[in-house]
Amino acid sequence: MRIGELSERTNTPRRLLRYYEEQGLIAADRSPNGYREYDERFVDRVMQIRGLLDAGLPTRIIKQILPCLDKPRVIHFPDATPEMLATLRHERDRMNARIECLIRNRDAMEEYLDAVSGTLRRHSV
Amino acid sequence: MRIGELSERTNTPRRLLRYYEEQGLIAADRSPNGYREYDERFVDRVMQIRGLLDAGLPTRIIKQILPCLDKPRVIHFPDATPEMLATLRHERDRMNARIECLIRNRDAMEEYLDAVSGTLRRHSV
DNA sequence: TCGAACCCTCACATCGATGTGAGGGTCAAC
DNA sequence: GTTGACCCTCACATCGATGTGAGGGTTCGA
Repeated sequence: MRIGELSERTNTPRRLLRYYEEQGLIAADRSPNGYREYDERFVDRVMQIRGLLDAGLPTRIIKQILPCLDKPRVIHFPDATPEMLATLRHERDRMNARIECLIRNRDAMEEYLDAVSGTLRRHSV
Repeated sequence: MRIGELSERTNTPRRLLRYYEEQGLIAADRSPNGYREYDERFVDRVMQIRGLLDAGLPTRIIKQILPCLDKPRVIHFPDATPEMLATLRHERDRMNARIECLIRNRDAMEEYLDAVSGTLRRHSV
């Protein structure tokens, strides 16, 4: 598929798809005429990237961890340098901190929503 | 305490503490001489703000949800308008999406780290 | 063959979160 | 009463993610 379709299917402006490519997050083939050519796998890939960006990770980090998240990842074992593993562990820890923070605050919001709806019910009955 | 101490204890540049105040996330008292004056509760508050910012929430949203997260929150019931509750639910959903995305990717990283360390062990034995 | 709907590459603009520093007050200790 | 370590308020700079559009090629159907 070309960039327009990928853009629609991932709900992502073309501008950003080109930007992600420029940042090295995705690598599209080119048709003879120069158009970018994508296959199905890019749909998930782009959504994953967007999710991570939305969760606060910068493209620089996403670029580093993306290769480890591919499904048949056995192929990538050899290129695991010690520094890279350290980075990976460090980012995992940061993600855990983020997750904990989000869960704590989500639970507090939930609690608040529950309390308010309880109050409303009590008031309206 | 004054801004310098809060800055050290939260590991946050003074500049940002002033910025958070400007954005309406915290409201410091002022000493007669104009210095900002903080009490203990600001330490947690600032760390919570930083966590949420790091997790990808903009100050505008943080400002909206912070009041609901205070501990003796009973006081805040009356100001819960329907639009505000809708916003809150919407943000909770977004946070859930973020959490799921982070957990998925963290698990994949963990899996990769496990696999690599397993390989190394196998290779080194 | 013309126009619509794609695509391309720049390049400049915006926006939010930060960095940095100038210019200037407060206050305690020496 | 001067010095050093605080604090203040601007205000401009930077950085990453994104918006927008100019200028121009490709493809395809009317």
